[in-house]
Amino acid sequence: MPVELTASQALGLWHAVSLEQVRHDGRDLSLRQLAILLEVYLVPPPHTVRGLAERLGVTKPVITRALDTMGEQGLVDRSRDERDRRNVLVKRTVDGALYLEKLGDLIIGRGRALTS
Amino acid sequence: MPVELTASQALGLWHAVSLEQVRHDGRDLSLRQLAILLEVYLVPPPHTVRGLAERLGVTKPVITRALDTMGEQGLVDRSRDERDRRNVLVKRTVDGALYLEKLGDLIIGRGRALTS
DNA sequence: CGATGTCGTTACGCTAGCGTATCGTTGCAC
DNA sequence: GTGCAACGATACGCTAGCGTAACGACATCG
Repeated sequence: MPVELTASQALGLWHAVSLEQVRHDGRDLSLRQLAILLEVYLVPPPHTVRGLAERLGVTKPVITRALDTMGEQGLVDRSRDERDRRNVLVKRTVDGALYLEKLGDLIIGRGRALTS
Repeated sequence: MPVELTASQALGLWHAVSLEQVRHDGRDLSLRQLAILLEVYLVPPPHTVRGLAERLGVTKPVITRALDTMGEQGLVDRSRDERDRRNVLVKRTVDGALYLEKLGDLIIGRGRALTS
């Protein structure tokens, strides 16, 4: 089942998902935060602050701040790398996995609704 | 060509697009701002502050502030409704259309790349 | 050892955005 | 006209996030 989108369908999908997310997500994650979250959960570990900063093309304090916020919300976890104690490893959480699972369901649902 | 996504593909698409957007968009629109922009461009006019607020489930000052910012960036325009001068009509701009066109292309491109 | 470099974090001043409450303007019904 | 409702914008105090520059902790290499 190929992912073939017209320009109109692509924007329509983004529209529907964004709208639903704004309406029903109290968290209101920024695009940067969401990108970090997806990176951590979809790309094999390890994930470091430095690595994430390079990947997103932002500075390190941006990552630290985002991890502060998302850590308080239980979406990610941080722990020292015992092999090199300068590093901090960003780890997944149950709540984070649940959050992205719901987002995935939302995208699929809205994508299906586009063709009906 | 149906829009059929697996859960993994859906999140992968969101991941790729978010990443690209964070890396190459100096604007860094919030999810709310993007939702407003898509609403204005994909739903037939007229668009009022009140209407957008109800549609997104947020308060009116949220919309006013978002329109301030996006107005400065040339993504949307505001003008008084001459038929009922209490209303403000949110209008599209060339720059805004261009911005969403590029976003659409990005989504399509990343969607296609998912299946290759 | 000490010197140097690399981590992630923090400090600083600043801007943007938030919610609540209120404001001035405009429409409308009486 | 006068009262009242609806519209969008503004004021207020506050939080979150920003970029730049520094910091302490740790590793590495001579």
